[in-house]
Amino acid sequence: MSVSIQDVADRANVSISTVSRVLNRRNIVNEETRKRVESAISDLGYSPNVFARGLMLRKSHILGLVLPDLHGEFYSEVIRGANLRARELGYNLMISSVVAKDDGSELMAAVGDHGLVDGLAVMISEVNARTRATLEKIKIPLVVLDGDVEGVKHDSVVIDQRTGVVALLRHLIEDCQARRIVFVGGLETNIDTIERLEAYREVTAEAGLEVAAGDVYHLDYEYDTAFELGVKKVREWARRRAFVFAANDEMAAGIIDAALAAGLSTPDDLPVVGFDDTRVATMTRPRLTTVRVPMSSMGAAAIDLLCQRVENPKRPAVKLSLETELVVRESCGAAAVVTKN
Amino acid sequence: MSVSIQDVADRANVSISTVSRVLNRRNIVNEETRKRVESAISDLGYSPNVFARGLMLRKSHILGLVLPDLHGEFYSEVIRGANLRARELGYNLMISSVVAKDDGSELMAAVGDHGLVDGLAVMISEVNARTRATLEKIKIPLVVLDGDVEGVKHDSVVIDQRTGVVALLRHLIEDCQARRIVFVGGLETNIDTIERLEAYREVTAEAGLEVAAGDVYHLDYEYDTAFELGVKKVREWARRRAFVFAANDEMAAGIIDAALAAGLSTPDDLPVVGFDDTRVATMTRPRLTTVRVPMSSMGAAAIDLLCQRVENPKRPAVKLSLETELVVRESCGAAAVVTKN
DNA sequence: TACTCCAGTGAAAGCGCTGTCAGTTCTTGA
DNA sequence: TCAAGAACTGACAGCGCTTTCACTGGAGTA
Repeated sequence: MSVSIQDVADRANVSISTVSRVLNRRNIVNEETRKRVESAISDLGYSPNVFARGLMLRKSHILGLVLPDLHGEFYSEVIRGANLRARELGYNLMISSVVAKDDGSELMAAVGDHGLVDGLAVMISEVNARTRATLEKIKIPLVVLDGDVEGVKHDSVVIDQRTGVVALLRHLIEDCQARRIVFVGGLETNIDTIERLEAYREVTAEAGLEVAAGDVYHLDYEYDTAFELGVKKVREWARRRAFVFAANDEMAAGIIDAALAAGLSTPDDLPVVGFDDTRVATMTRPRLTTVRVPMSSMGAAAIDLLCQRVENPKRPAVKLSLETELVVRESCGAAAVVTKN
Repeated sequence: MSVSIQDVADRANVSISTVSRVLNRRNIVNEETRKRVESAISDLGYSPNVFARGLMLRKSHILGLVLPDLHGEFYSEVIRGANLRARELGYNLMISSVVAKDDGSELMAAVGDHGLVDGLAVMISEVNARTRATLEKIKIPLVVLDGDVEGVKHDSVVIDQRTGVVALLRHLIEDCQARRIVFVGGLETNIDTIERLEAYREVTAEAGLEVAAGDVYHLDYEYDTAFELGVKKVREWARRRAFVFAANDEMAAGIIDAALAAGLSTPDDLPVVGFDDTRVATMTRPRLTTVRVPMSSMGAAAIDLLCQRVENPKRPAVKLSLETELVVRESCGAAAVVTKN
């Protein structure tokens, strides 16, 4: 079938041990012998069988990346960053998504189990008992993206959302004279929403802003639902001179459009800001003031940590925090820093 | 270390052969024995070692997907479709991108070589001598996405762009009274651009429309460059009552914005249509009339073909053509079919 | 000269699995 | 009662590789 180490050995008149040695650059092989072997290898176009190698070495050089959903720019950028870095480091990337409403155990197992991958980077949007249980079973190097799972040993890469939210809201309060800020987030169980909401409460409290009972909404990060909510609420919000802080750009876009549909304009009647700085942030008119989240860096960082851990399993657990950046455009009403489209 | 087939055999008081048999559901194993083995398996949490298995079977159950670039919604949707289908079929998906200006040989080899993957789905935006040479070396099942490489045996999944372009342009000509249509495409070597341009020439010729020498532009599929071109050209186009057919939505958006910046409005002064029906198509104002390309279906179809070929290598080569769909919104000036945002 | 040492090499033992082949019972029919 | 299957099961030979261990011959040492 394919050319094996034995074929190379035969052609170079050495034993397979020697071929293996030149392959692994371990013990010193005689200069001359090595050259003979190397030319045999290239003549035959030989490359070692991954399975045989994996069987011996217990290493596949494959890293797994599990995402909650492959939809949207956010995930696609994470994949992109991860893929690039993995390749730089000589690893292959295996990707898997966890279907939204599945608890993910099975799929996680599909990638993480049976020793195929050397390490696993997992992004979980919602930590519940079942996901925790699944993660606990993983015995290979694990990096958790954008979250932290208690009781499970792992490295993690998080986004410093707090700082981003703080910068964003301070900008609204200090530079745009916001006196009331409405929060439109994702599901209450969503990890990002939780963090962003928490920071929102801190900042508003600290600044002495009133947050009425109805000022916090939980949607699903989609344009459509935000638009629908907007249709019902924009007039009221505008009347109360509220600013809208949407927990992602899609929802911010939905609300801007709802305002427009109601004959209101952003930012004059209803300033709106988003989060993530995805493609839509520059597609809305006015363009969104938002917080840039280093999506692809996140993927890359996860792979970095994973490799380090794979190659040095005893390194203590690391938690890497990635900085965000406030991007001021026009939707907040005070364009200070205008970035290029 | 990990639990092996031997451990299961010991615990169930059988030989490893029997365990292997129950695993592979081949020869009939005694009912009672089978149960004993099965409970031993679940007690021990055993799952067969992929490497050992791959070594014997010459099958990894891993499929490779190579894309020209992981950027953008188009690719991310392809990945999504492929991933979902692969999982449904019990395969794992390994992803790799080919860095834009690299010839791709190395990366393609990285995934396709050394027998790691059972099959390879490749999307190449530009077929040149080097990529062809690389593809010729691939001896495993191969599916080419959105293209066809002569002299290489492979299945392929293509998008029926011609029909899409025809429907789109006919709509402009017949329903919107277009008498002049400007074409803004990607690079001249880009495979999609070539096809779309060809169809464009056919339709305009057939309808007796004049295509001036300067009416065909080659950009790079990006918003920015289209915007720049638009800044220079929109007035002239508007004066000549031209319609703009941009070969993707991003460029269409760039041109609409350029028109707006020049004080012109779409569709009144300058109708613009796009292609792909990505997220931006509904973010522009007016929203884009465009052609929906079944991106995730493309990924799924590729995986389908790949599996079929992996499981039945002698099946004759197949070329699957995916239908596109005209989506009429407002940017063309004649909203007939208005789809939901 | 006899000894140790060492660089360089080969033989062979697995890694965990599948698949072939050869038993070993247990039926069954004559 | 016995041959001939049928129904199961186990022993074992690899798959292609790494790695240990043993061996060789020549250099260094006493």
